[in-house]
Amino acid sequence: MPTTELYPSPESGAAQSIATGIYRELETMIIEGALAPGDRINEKSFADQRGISRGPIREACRRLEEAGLVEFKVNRGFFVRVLDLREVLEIYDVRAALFAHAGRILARRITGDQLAELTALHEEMEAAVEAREADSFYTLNRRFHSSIMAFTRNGHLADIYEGLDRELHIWRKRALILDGNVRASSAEHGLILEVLRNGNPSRIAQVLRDHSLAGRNRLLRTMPEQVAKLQTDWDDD
Amino acid sequence: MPTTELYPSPESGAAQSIATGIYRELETMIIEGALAPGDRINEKSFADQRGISRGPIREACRRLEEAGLVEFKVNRGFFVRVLDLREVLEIYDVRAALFAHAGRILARRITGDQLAELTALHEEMEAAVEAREADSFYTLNRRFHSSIMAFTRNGHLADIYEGLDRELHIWRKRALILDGNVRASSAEHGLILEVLRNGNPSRIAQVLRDHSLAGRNRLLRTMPEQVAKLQTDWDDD
DNA sequence: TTTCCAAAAATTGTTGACACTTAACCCCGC
DNA sequence: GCGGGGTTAAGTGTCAACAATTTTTGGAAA
Repeated sequence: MPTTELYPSPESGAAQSIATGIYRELETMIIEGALAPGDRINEKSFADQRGISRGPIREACRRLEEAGLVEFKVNRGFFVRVLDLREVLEIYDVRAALFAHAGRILARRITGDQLAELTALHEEMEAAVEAREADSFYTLNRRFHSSIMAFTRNGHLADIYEGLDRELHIWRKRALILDGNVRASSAEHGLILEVLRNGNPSRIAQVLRDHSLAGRNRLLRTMPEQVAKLQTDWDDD
Repeated sequence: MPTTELYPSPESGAAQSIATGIYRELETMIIEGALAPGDRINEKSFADQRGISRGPIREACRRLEEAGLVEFKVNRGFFVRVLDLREVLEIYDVRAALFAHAGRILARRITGDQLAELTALHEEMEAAVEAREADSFYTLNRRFHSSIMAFTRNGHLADIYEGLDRELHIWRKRALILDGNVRASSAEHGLILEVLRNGNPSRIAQVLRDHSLAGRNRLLRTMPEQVAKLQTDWDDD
């Protein structure tokens, strides 16, 4: 074991600033729920716990601020962002459009290997459904989606989708925890694979879009009270 | 006049951290071209010039990093991001999809007032075209686009679109500077208004998408040499 | 001249300190 | 008990200093 290092040593491979590490740590804590929406990120205690100063922590928080995971209030600090239902619907809406767009790209770009990869993931998910392993399904599901986005070979598209997913993370987990929901979601994946093999662009786009919106609707059904409170005119088209 | 203040005084209205101000300043400098792609942001001289310390500057740069306007290299600092043509095409692709999506939303949501607002902007742009005021056209054009996105009432959609626009800014300005380009662009705006009044969702989406891609193609024509260098398989659908 | 290398200068990475603001506490009068 | 109001504690905002790294410089050798 190396002696305590002031900076990450060149040979240790890391070669990154503390801020980057803290960024990842905070991101994970927010996504995993260790930090709940509304929580303040206490710079001082966070720094003291890790034996570092507040500078890098503030830098990490600024990045999270721009990513929309954290909110900054002058003289009060950084708070884990609270998403109201209205914003959740907004995000799902954009997300569905991007997923559909990915479908149109994939219609003329997806390879046999990629289809095989998705099929394998789908089979693992089916197994997870049968075994009632919701967490495992959730992880595989993320990989399924992010693989699809990666196959578009449009890094910006994939990044933006990933960013939206990250903002939704806590809520989506809640929606997928119900057994009936994972079952329905998995069935939709089967349909996605089917149309991807077929190759009709508009049909693929439609199926991917429907899958996104179905996910949104599954989430909404877990929270009828918030939905009732929302008197806007969103609908499915 | 207040004496020199260590912090922005509460009554001065600003009530924001220095980092936020620097963020805006750097953003503007990058967009306006005062900082060119590849330039390093010299923390020390930037801080000294403004009589502040490097902390807030680094915080601002971290936000710009997450926004994709700046790139961070360990021990070397922050550099204005260099977009290669490949990335420009990626961004245009996503941007067009989002613009089309906005069109589908507006098909059932746009109001008479909003149409009037867009029409007014269009007329100003037509005047700018005749007067050969490229800069003025460029500004109005941005307002035209961002108004359309704002009318969707989806803040995330508008923000993401804005972010992509910001990344493209320098390149787009280059494309629009040519007289023929502003003329074509303005004509397309006329068509957009026409279909928005009509209200057919798919048609609107298609026209908005075409306008985005036409802008992309206008840009490509200003740089035939880079296009030739790019041996990938992007096309128009 | 060109290339290489070491010393110097410039710049980044991080810290600890202090000014300032907000939040918590406690005591008092009711 | 239970609101005010002032005092204390906690936490943020910024800075200046120093360690570590990168870049520049200025020769010396080929």
